[in-house]
Amino acid sequence: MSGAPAGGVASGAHHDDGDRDRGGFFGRVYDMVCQIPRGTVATYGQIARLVGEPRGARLVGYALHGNPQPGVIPCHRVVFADGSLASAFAFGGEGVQRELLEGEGVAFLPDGRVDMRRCRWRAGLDA
DNA sequence: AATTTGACGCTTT
DNA sequence: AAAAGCGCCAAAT
Repeated sequence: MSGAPAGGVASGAHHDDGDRDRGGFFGRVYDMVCQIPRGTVATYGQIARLVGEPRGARLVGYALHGNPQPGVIPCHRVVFADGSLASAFAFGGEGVQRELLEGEGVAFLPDGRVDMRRCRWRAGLDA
């Protein structure tokens, strides 16, 4: 493969501006969150585990906060381990997340928490 | 290269 | 039962 490697644009290590950090930890999280089926929710710790970081629950939240593609990543389907929702949802309000989930068919408990017993996404068991 | 920052999670008070 | 503190790990500055 010596087909004009020198001066090739492909190897250009100049300011790559096209792709974002895909292959990093965050990119994996975004992709995983996109796999959450509608009407189901996952916890930050669960996503962290799925991406290979059982202790990185915080990182997941951090990554979602930096949600690079609002509207594309269903971050509203990610909730706390106990089923409660994040305190500051970045899409307009706190109650918004709950309405979004309810609109998808997610069951809520009288305590205001998501019924994890029924709505917790089971990776691999779905489909 | 070091420091700071967080949509968390779990144990303890 | 509810509240507070500590731990954790990667990315941005």
